[in-house]
Amino acid sequence: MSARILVVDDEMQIRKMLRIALRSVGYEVTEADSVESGLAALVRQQPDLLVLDLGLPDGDGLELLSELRSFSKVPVIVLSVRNGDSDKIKALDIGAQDYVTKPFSVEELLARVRAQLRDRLPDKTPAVLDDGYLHIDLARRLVTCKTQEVELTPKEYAVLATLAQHRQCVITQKQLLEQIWGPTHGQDSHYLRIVVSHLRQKIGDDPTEPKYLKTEAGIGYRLML
Amino acid sequence: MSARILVVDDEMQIRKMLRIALRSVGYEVTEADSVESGLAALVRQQPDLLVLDLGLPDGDGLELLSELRSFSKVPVIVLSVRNGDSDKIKALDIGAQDYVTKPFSVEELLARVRAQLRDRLPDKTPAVLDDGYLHIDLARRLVTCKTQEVELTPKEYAVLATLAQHRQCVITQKQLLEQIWGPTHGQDSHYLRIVVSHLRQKIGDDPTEPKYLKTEAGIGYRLML
DNA sequence: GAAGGGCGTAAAGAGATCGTAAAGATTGGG
DNA sequence: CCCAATCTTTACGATCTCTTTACGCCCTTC
Repeated sequence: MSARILVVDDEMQIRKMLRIALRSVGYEVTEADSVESGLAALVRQQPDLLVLDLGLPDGDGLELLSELRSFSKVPVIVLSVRNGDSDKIKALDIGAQDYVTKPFSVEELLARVRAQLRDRLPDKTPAVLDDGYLHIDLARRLVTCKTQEVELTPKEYAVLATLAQHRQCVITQKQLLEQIWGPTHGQDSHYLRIVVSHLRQKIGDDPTEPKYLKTEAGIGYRLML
Repeated sequence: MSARILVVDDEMQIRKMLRIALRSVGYEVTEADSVESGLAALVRQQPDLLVLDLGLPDGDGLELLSELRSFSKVPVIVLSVRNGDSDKIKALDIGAQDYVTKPFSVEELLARVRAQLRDRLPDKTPAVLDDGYLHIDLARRLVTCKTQEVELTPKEYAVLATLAQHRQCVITQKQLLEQIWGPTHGQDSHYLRIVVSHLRQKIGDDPTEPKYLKTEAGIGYRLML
C-alpha cells in the first residue's frame, strides 16, 4: 500500500506541508526543488506518483513533464498558482493526469492522490527490456547493445522509448510524430525514417531484415523485444 | 479517436453546451438527465467516458457512481456546483477520476476529457481472435499463423481487421470497399478479390473450401473464427 | 451446350513509401 | 562569439504496395 511519492516544488513551505500530509497517511515522500534535481530523483527513485509545481527556479515544470513522459508513465498531479486555462490545458495535454490550483485543500489533494494511485498502480509496464543483446532501461534512459552503451539523441531516444512502451504493438507514424514532434507534424514522416535509420545503425539492426525495429509499410513501426 | 461520451446532467443548458463542445471535437455524445436514465444509458451504450453532474432530480450522482463502479471501470469526470472538500473527496474515493467545479471552462474540461481518454484507451478490449492455428491480435496489429507471423500490407490488414471486428457476420463488398478504399470505390470489387486472394494464400486458406475467409457470392465476405 | 456474370489468380506497370547520405539551419554550452 | 551536437531540409535510388490488365474457372441461365 505504501506508495512512493516525489514532490517537486521550490517553496519549502509547500514541500513541508505536503511531506507531513502525505507521510501522515503512510506514503514514502521524497523531494526535489528544481527541474534538474526533479528529473534526477525521478530516474533514481522511480516513484509511483509525482506532485509537480509549475514554477521552478531553473525552468518550467512543463518541461520536466514532457521530458519525463519520454521514458515514464508515472502519474503526475500538477500544482500551480496559475489558474488560467492555457496552463491547465497544456499540462494535461502534455501528459499530466490532474491539475490542482493553489491554494488548495490538503484533503482534496490527498483524495486526488488516492484516485491516481488506485487507478494506475495495476499498470506494470516493465521499465527494462532485455533479450541478452539489446537492453533498454526506460527508467534510467539507458540503452546498451552487447554491454556497449548506445548514445542516442533526444529524438532518437523518444522514438525508441515510445515504441518500447508498447512493445510488439504497431505505433503509427502519426502517433509518433504528433507525440514527439508535436501535433503539427503529423505527416512529416521523413523525420521518422531518418531517426529510425539512425537507430538501426546504432543498435546494429539490419534494415532489410530488421530484428528489432520492424517497419510496417504505410502504417508505422514496431519494436520486437 | 472518436470516443463515446455520456453526459448525465439535469440542466438542459449544461447538456447543450457540453454536447456542442464535445461533438465539435469529434466525440459521439449521448445524454441522460437522471440517475435512472443514466444507469440505463451506461449499460446500453457502454460509453468510453462519463461526465456526471452530482445534482440530479431523482437522487445523488454519487449513488450513480458507486452503483456503476460495481460493474464498470469507465472513467468518470464529476461536475458539480459544490466546491466543498467533502464532496470532492467522496466522489474521488468512490471512484471518480476527476472533479470539476462549476462554473468551469469548457476548454479545461475538454483537456481533462482528453487526459482521461488518453490514459485509459490503451488497456481496452484485448481484441484477440484465436483458434489454435490462426491468431489475430487487433490491438497489436499482429497476425500469426501456426506461430509464424504473417506479413500483411495495409489494405490486406484493413480487410482482415474489418472482417474480424464482425466475425461470423457477412460484410458486403460495398461496405469493405467504401470503408477501406474510400466512398468513391464502392463497386471496384475486383480490388477486393485480389486482396482476399492474397490473404488466403498468406494464412493458408484453401479458396475452393475456405475455412476462414468465406465468400458469400454476390454479397461479400465473412470471417469464421 | 453456349453465354454471361461473379470469382480467383497471375503478372506487369505506376505510384507511393522507405532508407540513406549529405548539406544547411538551429540550438545550447563554453 | 564560436563550436559541437542536433535537428531539418534536400535529394535519390531501392523497395513495397496498389492498380491495371489479362485469363481461366465455376455456376447459372437460356
